[in-house]
Amino acid sequence: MKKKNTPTESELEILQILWQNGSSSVREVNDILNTEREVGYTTTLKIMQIMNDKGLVVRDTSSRTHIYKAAATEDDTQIKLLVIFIEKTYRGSAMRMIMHALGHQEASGKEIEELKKIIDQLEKNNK
Amino acid sequence: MKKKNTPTESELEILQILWQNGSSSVREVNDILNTEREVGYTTTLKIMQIMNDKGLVVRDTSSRTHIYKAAATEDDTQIKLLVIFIEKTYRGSAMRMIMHALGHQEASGKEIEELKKIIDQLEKNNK
DNA sequence: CTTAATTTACGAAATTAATCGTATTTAAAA
DNA sequence: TTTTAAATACGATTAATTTCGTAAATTAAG
Repeated sequence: MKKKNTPTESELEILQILWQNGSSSVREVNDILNTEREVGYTTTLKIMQIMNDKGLVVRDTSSRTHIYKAAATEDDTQIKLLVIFIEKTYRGSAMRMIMHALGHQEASGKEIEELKKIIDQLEKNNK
Repeated sequence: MKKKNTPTESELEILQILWQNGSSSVREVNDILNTEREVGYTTTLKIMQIMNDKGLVVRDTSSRTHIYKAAATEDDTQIKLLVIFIEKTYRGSAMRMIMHALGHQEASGKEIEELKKIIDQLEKNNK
């Protein structure tokens, strides 16, 4: 049986807070959310409980204030969502998506170096 | 006043059929959808009517069978969705997303040449 | 002209996500 | 110990999307 571990939009927002802040209570997450927009405490609580049911977060319930942390890394989650996005929006063509992204992108010298390195690597795999 | 012309998932699926098949009737779109999965005719009709209301498609109603076509190009739509995706999933960091995509990608010699060309261009803009 | 087939229009049910109110529990403070 | 404050649990509401049933309109066939 497979679980469809993909976060919804507000779940992703909460995951990002957990990745940036480390393990946090509902109160802490809700406070950070409220620096951007108004969200009720119980709304945040409810979403985090659902995320726990889905396995998107794990929580420590040993003390009264439960502490939540993201179950997967940001990288892994981003890659999972990226694959889905490419499938749906680019009909599976990652290269086409990459071209679009590069075409609309400024890049620093350092970033360009890194890109060149990755492309060299691709070239080697291709030969 | 700006309209938030971003297609939902099933709307995008229909747009892709219109981009690939050119202007089509509801019947034609529904037949193609049904090669993949079962969808009722009125379901497809309803979504296409909503798409018309949103301005995602334009239609010719001069004959009994209305003919629909996509209002925007596939490229423009993909780029619009890509920008939103990068913002939400990569907190605005397109480069990070590109690195992920390249890292999980095979590329043909031709594609690699194209990538190099784009990167040379980026380098020039950067100097 | 009448019937049958196909299409559009309309509205409502079903689903999923997001929101929050209220009740209950827990632990610290008085 | 009693009260108060803060947290969790639970259920209900709202909103957006997807789904489809039924009715009305249009065209083609008999």
